[in-house]
Amino acid sequence: MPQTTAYHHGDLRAACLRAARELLEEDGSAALSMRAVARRAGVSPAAPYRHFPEREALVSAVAAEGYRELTEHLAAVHPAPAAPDEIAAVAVAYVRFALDHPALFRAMFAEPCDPDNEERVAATAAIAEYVRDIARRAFPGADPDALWTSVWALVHGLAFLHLDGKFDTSTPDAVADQVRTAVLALFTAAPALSQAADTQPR
Amino acid sequence: MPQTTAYHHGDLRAACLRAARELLEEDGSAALSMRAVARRAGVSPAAPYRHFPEREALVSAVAAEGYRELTEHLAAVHPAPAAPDEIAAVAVAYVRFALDHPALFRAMFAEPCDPDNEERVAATAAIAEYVRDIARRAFPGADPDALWTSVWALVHGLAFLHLDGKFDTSTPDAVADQVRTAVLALFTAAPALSQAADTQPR
DNA sequence: TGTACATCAGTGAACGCGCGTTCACTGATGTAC
DNA sequence: TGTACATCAGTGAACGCGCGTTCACTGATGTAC
Repeated sequence: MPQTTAYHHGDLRAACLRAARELLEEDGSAALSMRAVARRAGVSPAAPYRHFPEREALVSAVAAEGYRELTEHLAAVHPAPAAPDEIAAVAVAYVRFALDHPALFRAMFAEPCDPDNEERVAATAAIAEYVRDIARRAFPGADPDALWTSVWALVHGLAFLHLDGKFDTSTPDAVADQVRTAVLALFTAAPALSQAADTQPR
Repeated sequence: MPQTTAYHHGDLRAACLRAARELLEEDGSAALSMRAVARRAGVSPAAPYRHFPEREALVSAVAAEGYRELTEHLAAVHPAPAAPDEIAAVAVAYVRFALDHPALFRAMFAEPCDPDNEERVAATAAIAEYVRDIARRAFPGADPDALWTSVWALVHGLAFLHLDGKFDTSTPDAVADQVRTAVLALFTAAPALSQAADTQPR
């Protein structure tokens, strides 16, 4: 869009989100201010307020975008994983996403998500649904809630602990092996898991 | 220490840490500023600089304290857990700690930990050692690294997802059941896990 | 097709604020003699 | 035991800064006639 005039930006909302993402990647969440976003978008400090009524709205929008991208990223690896190997591959992609976009990933999970932000709620619901679907296919007939949460928690924990430097992240293969091993292990436990869920006192 | 004089505080370092913890619990990490800590400790803005050369040092000290408390909290449940039930109980305590001290827990894992801070490094090493010990006892003869990481990741992920409101946290029992079920499942998979670790390409 | 005007997306100056940190200082403490 | 003095832990004023947000405004856009 080179014919964009000087005055009307054309797509400032998208430009703000892009700027916010860059700031996040470059300097972490502390750098994500309305003014910095405006500066980077080449616009006056007040301009972003046309598109985001307050700072939190910007942050929520960034987080929602992150959730959508994560969902796409996982679905690109396999749209409907069912076999253990397929699910392990998706798990690896989840951790990979966290390591490739550390500040974004942290921002997504940093604060209790604002339940008033529809966009954000929708984006998190979408990824939860994708994960739940995996569990339904992987453990048919079992109580899905007891299972998908374990799988997600394991993967999410692996992502965070890698991010926090607790595990070896020197090579992609080291990360992938670690994640695959852990996830496959949980899978061999599936029968016991559903049994445990059944016998769990309600 | 009621005879503390007005001028010399007596134990300002501890008072700062206490104030920081309170601010964290009350208003989250954004509220944790040097000035706010000084105010709450009833002291001039510059006083805390006697004990913490910069803000990050305070934050690191708080995080280190959090790690130590978490370690104590787990050890109090069971100093040397080995049986699956015992380990599950420790896992429940881990998640409980996160839910009882949400802002502290987040602060502990929010930033890549400053490797220059000896106190913090020591505190994280201590908890890692405790977790690794559990794995050694629980899976004797297996490659401990492949196993303890899975257990820790699962528990850590459960903690974070509960904290982020992804799971039901309405009653302590709901949380405990969820955690116990997931952890016990991973345990029934232990033989497969060590097998996977053995056959993993080096 | 051309003009009037409402609407929209920006500008830029300004507000008040709390922050991290420094500085010269002062009051309390404890040690040497 | 009493005094001199070095050291330590505070004070309080000040610095410069970047922030979120508001406001009256202006330039561009697009629609009605």
